[in-house]
Amino acid sequence: METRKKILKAALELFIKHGLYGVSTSKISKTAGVSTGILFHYFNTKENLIIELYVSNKVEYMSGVLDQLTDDLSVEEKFNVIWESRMKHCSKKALICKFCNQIEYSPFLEKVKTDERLANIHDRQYQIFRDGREQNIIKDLPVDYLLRLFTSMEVSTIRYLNAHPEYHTDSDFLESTWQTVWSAIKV
Amino acid sequence: METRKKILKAALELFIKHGLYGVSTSKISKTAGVSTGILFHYFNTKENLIIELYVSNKVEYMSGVLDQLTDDLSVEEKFNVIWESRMKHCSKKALICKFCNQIEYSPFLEKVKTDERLANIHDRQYQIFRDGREQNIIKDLPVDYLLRLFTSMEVSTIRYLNAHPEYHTDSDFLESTWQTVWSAIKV
DNA sequence: CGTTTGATTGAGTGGTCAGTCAATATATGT
DNA sequence: ACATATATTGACTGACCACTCAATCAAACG
Repeated sequence: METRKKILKAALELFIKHGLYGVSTSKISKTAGVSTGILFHYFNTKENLIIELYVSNKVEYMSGVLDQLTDDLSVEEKFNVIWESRMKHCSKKALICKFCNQIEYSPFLEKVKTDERLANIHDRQYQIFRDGREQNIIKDLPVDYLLRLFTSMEVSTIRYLNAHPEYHTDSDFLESTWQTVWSAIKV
Repeated sequence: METRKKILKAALELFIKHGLYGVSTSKISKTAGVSTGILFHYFNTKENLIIELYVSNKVEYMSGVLDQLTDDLSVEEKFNVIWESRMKHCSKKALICKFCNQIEYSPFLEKVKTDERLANIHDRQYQIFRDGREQNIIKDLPVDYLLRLFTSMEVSTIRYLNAHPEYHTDSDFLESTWQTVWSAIKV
C-alpha cells in the first residue's frame, strides 16, 4: 500500500480510539510504519491531514449510496434505497462514520465545510429532498432542516445497530426503523 | 463568583470555541482570572475537569425539563412538554448543548457515561418511553433506540434553530417540528 | 554510467503542555 | 491573640509536541 494511504489508515484508527487531539503526529507515523518526516511531506500540517481524512472518507462514504440512485426511482424509493444501503453497510463503515461524527460535532466542522467536494455531495442529497417537497411527498419544512433531521436519524440508527449487532440481520427491525424515519419526513 | 465556578465557566467557553484538546489548562485559568495551580486544586487533572464540566451541565440541563413533568400528564403530553421546553430554551442553553455534543461524539463518552448522576437522569427519561411502550402509544421498537432517536432529533432541531434564529419565534415551525418528531415515534 | 527527480529517513529544535510544590494569604475556631 | 485549616499563587519541570532539514535512497531517462 502507498505511504499516503498507510498514513490515512493509521490516523483514522487512532483518532477514533483516542479522539481528535489525543493523537500525536509521531504516533500516527509510527503506527503507519513510516518516518515522521514523510507525514509532513504529504500533508503540510496535522490540521490538513485531519481535513483530508474527513473529506476523502465522507465523499467516498456518501457517493457509494448516491451513485445507486437512478432516475426511474420515485422519491420515496430513493429514500428507501439510501436507508437500506446505509443500514446494510453500516458495520463495515462504522469507523468512518464515527470519525466523521467527531468532526461534525467539533469546531473542526467550520474548517471543513467549505470544501467543494463536500458541496457536490450535499447538492445531490439536497436535490432529492427538493423533489420530495415539490411533489408534496415530504413535509412542508425547510429542506435543509429535513436533510439534517434525516441524517441525524441515520446516524443514531447506525450507532444503535453497531452497539447491538444482533439487530444487523433482523429484517423486521430494519423495516421498522425505515417506517419510523419515513413517517417523520413524509407528509 | 467562586473560583471553582469561574474555572468551569471559562472552560466551557473555550472548549466550545476551540475544541476539547485545543485548549490548555493555562489558557483556562488565565481566562478565568485565577492561577494555574488552583485549577488542579479543584480538579485533579484536566480530564477530571472535562468530565465534571460535562456531567454537571448535562444534569442541570436535563433536570430542568424533567422536573416540570407531573404525574397527571399523559405520555404524549409529557413528550410535548419536553419538546416545547427544550425548543423554548435552546438558544440560552446553546453553549451547553454544543459542548455536550462534542463529548457525546468523542471517545470521551466512555469515560463519562458511568457517572451515577447521569444514570439517574437517563432512568427518568427511559421510564417515560417505557410507559409509552406499555400503553401502546409509541412504536414497537427497543425503548433505548427510541430514546436515542428522540434525542438526536432534539439535537438536530436545536442546531437548526440556533443556526436560523428567525425560526425561534415562529410557532408554526415549532408546531411542525413537534408533529414531525411525534409522528416518528408514535404508533 | 551520470544525472535528475522525488520519496524517505530520523535526529534535532523551539515551544508548549499538564501537573507540582513551597510559599503566602485568608478564613475559621478557640 | 493564636493556632489550624484551607485557598491561592506562579515559577518551575520533565515530557511531549508539531514541524524542519540535511542526508540518503531508488527509480527513470538519455
